[in-house]
Amino acid sequence: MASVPVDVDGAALDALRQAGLRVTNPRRAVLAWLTDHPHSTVDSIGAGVRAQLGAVSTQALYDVLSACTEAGLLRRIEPAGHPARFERRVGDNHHHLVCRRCGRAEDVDCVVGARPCLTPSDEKGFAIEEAEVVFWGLCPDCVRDERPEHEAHHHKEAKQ
Amino acid sequence: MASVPVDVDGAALDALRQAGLRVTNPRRAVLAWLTDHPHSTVDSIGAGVRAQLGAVSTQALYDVLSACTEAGLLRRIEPAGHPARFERRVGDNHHHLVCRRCGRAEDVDCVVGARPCLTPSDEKGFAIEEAEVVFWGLCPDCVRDERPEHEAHHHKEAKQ
DNA sequence: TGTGAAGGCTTGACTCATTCCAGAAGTAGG
DNA sequence: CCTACTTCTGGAATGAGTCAAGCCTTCACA
Repeated sequence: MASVPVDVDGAALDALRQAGLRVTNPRRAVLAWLTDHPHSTVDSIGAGVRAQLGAVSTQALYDVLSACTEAGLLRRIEPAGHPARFERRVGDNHHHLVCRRCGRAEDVDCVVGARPCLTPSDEKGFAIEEAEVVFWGLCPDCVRDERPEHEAHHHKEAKQ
Repeated sequence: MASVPVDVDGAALDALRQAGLRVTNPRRAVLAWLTDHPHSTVDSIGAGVRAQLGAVSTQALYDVLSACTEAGLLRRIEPAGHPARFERRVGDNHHHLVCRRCGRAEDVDCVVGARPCLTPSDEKGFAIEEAEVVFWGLCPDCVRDERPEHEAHHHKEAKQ
């Protein structure tokens, strides 16, 4: 199945090649999926990719994601208590809104100006590379479900 | 063993009682340990506590830590890719310096003013509760080990 | 257009931090 | 001193991610 190669933007293909990575169907499909569905978890990326390609091993997904992350094609975000999410928006250091309950993430542009938008007062000898900002809260859907009346059914973790 | 009760500050005892939690030796010992060793992992807290009290089950540690965290006596920090760490400094929203390599954490005072020291430009319908800032980098020890000459032996995760 | 070797994929076992479980024993505090 | 709350033993399960060995594909070069 899926003899037709996955359609993904040329920029992605060039970036793969420039990084010395081969252009394979799993890689094309992962990048294509993340173009349309930023902040996806490995699970939902897997679902999306398999819908196009048929069987793809979980290991392959992890391999693709970590190769692309190391090559700077993807950014991985790891909200505490939730599985990792990936996005193609790299290079600018934007931040994220994350839902405590379901893990859903949204982009937020940098709050205080440009690139290293924050600097600690005392670095304690650390060689600092990056300031990560996460705004924790509840997403609109989970706010609605927080009403105490029917607290029985919690939400399942939103996967994509 | 350990018939002598653990010595911990009165504030901790009061806080326990106010939260409706009983004052037990494991709880005292965990709080005492965290007073002297902020940002400890469960493992290192266990080691410290057991040195004073003798045997304490891992389960009890997790119970104590989650009860105290829920009661607002402790704050849990979960740096991506590292086991959780706990600290007694709660209520002010200070931030953390975290070592990418070994997970060591240090406090950083709030960078841009007071309490909700940051506000996103667009909240996308989220009910935001907190802004978390993490400065990622390498701690002094791990900076030293980064020299490419002898890259064979990585560090073990620093537990306390 | 063919080919081979590096690089990528598959399979399946495995780690690690954490949670859950359930009954029994212990103890803090009214 | 009673009882509800804690902790213990210890086992089992979870979810997310990693490791390892062998097969398959991509692509540079002929």
